[in-house]
Amino acid sequence: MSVQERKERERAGRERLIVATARELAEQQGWDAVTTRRLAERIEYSQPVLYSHFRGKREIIGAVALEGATEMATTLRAATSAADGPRTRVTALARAYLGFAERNPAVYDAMFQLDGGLAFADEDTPEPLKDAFGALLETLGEVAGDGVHPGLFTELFWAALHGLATLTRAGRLPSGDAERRVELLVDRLAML
Amino acid sequence: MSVQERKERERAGRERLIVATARELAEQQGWDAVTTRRLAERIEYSQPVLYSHFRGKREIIGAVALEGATEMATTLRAATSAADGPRTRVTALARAYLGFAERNPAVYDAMFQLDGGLAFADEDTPEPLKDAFGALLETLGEVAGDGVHPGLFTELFWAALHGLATLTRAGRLPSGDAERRVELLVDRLAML
DNA sequence: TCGATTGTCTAGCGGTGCTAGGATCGAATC
DNA sequence: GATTCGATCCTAGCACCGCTAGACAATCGA
Repeated sequence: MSVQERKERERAGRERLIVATARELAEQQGWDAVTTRRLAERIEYSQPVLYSHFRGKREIIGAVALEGATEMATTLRAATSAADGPRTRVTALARAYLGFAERNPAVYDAMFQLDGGLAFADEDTPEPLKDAFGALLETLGEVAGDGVHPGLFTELFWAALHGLATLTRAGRLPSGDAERRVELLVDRLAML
Repeated sequence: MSVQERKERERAGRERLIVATARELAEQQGWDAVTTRRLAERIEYSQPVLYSHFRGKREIIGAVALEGATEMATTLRAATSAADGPRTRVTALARAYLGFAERNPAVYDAMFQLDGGLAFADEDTPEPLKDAFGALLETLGEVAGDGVHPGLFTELFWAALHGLATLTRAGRLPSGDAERRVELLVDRLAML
């Protein structure tokens, strides 16, 4: 029995290696460079091994996305818990969100830009994604304002953050004014 | 001389055909289905002909994006000019923007999600893109509020719209509440 | 020790974007 | 009108992609 357990441990370890390597490669050279051949070479196995862990490249992207969602939730909660007062908290949340997207562009892409085969806004949405949204909701729900549904408000605020993150990174928005846009966003959207 | 002119006309016509066909194919089956082979087959020429008009697939996407930007600018101006009063105008603008993105998902992707090799937020940004932003600025500039730079405000509002458009279409936001999110966005961001 | 099972690899399929080089066609010249 | 010659277009092929069938070796249970 212990032999089987060891094998399962090794297998799980290799799966983590695949996901970590895919993420690393994507952050270094972009997702276009993450081909099954290169990925296989980096983990020092042949290509078909990848398919014994994942159905295909899409699922690998999905795995990176889930890992990213867990990290993002942690990052957001850490940022908000260190702030007191609604306004400071919301600003810290927004900065943390945009900072995460900027520091982990490939992970952010896996979560929101690429097709990782994940369900969203659905009952069978994976837990890490629901939790990341939950982290937003915890802080934003209390500044939604009277008569405004907290979930709806969070969705809008999130969309604004997402727009800022993607447009800034794609070079569509000048990056110098990022901080001023955040302040304006918090000032206007949040009811303080 | 007239022979040469005829040839140039034919050449220009074929170039328009390529762009229109690429757009059509992308709207019908998604950008993944727009391969150089399929595109060549549809226009009834061989693959290399595409490369005598464009450097590569990226430039074709870019051409669709520019065409889309011109259309979007027209759409936005038409929507706002039919509305009187700042509030009505801003709401009409937001609805028109999201409607355009919903009706032309492939074109919207070409403009903002895919790499069309276009410059942004730059001095050598193509005119149609600057003009589309200008169409936003015309309406949004007058509701930026005192002491807020109109351009900065427009960037923020645009980012929010972009976030709503992309997250909604990717299934990340429930599409039923779209209208309520627009109203909340206008209520909060615009200074009326 | 031997058969069965599991795990991994080599090789290859049909597809991609892109290009070199030859064929063809039409315009200009004699 | 025949002939040259340059522009135009196509066939064929490159290297790479995601993915998989089938051979092979290592390991396990009897």
